[in-house]
Amino acid sequence: MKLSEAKQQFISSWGAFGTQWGINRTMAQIHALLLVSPDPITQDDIMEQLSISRGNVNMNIRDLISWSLVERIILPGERKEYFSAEKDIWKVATQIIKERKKRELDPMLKLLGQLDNIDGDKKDKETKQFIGMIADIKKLGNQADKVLDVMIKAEENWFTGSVLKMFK
Amino acid sequence: MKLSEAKQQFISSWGAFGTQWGINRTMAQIHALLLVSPDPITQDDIMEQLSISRGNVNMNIRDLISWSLVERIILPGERKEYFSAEKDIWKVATQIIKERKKRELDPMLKLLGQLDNIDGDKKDKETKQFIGMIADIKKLGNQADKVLDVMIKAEENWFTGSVLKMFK
DNA sequence: TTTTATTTTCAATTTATTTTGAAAGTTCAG
DNA sequence: CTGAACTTTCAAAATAAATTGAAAATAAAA
Repeated sequence: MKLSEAKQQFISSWGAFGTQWGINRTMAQIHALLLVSPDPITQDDIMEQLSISRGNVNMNIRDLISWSLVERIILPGERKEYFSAEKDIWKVATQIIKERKKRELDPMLKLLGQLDNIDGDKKDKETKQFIGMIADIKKLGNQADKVLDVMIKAEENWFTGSVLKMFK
Repeated sequence: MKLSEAKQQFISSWGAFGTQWGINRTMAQIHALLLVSPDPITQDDIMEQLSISRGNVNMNIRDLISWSLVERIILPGERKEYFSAEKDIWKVATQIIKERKKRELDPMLKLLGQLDNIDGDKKDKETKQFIGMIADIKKLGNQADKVLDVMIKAEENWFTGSVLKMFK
């Protein structure tokens, strides 16, 4: 398989996977392109390689930067901005976990905390079911929160090394 | 807070969280409604409570069943079908992990396996970067696969009990 | 079998999301 | 300053996804 072909395949599939995870297809594609680009590249490079508009590139790059997955690079003596992705895939995974936790899990736990206090007959079947379900989801969420925290703090070799043995 | 109010809040927020995870809002809402309904309910109940069409309910229920999160229940002597959600939230989480693994992680690993074999100069910077990145992502994916398998096979008390200590 | 209740399907519509592109904004060399 | 190079913004257009609703299919009752 030729490199250009493989790259193309990787970028377009990465975009498709992204959408399944609630991530904008183009954002995932830009990220994929940056992951396989050894050197920083410009907005124009991205526009050309993915055949998308300048505005689109700009917005999605901004988004990737807000996830700390991509950084803006100013080369001395160059007018244009360059962009480069974090290449350590463990750091990428960690960063995504951290962000999704903050953006999704935390708000969810906050919501559940607000649904605690139900007026009325605690012996009523519907009420009991509701209170129990909220409590269960909260417990699950809190445990997930703790596990993810440990994963984030763990050393890079978490996924590649010894931690798996703990599960066995 | 009144029960009806809390339920409404839960259902609508659950829908919003779902969309962030690439899940159809209505599907998430139907699931939430079923989670807090102690007894099985009909398509008409769902239509009414969520103000959505019959076709919409039917399609999303079918989808929830394909995830094994909801089951169809035929009550003896009743013409209508009833639906009920798995209430054990650990089983729900396990089932979702299992399905997403099958639907997303497995295909991703398959793709990466196909991008292995690149023609041409292995010393070329672009080629080296590409091969290395694919290998790294594959390694991460495989480790995630194993960890998730252990989680799925673990007892229900994984999240609620002792497993967390292993991380400390 | 025929009728009636219920479920399923899917083309058309509506709604939501993404993308474009040109204008406005910014930065910096001269 | 001035103007060219480059970046950002955002309303409008294009695309994608979800929803409707009524017709077709199915299943049970009469």
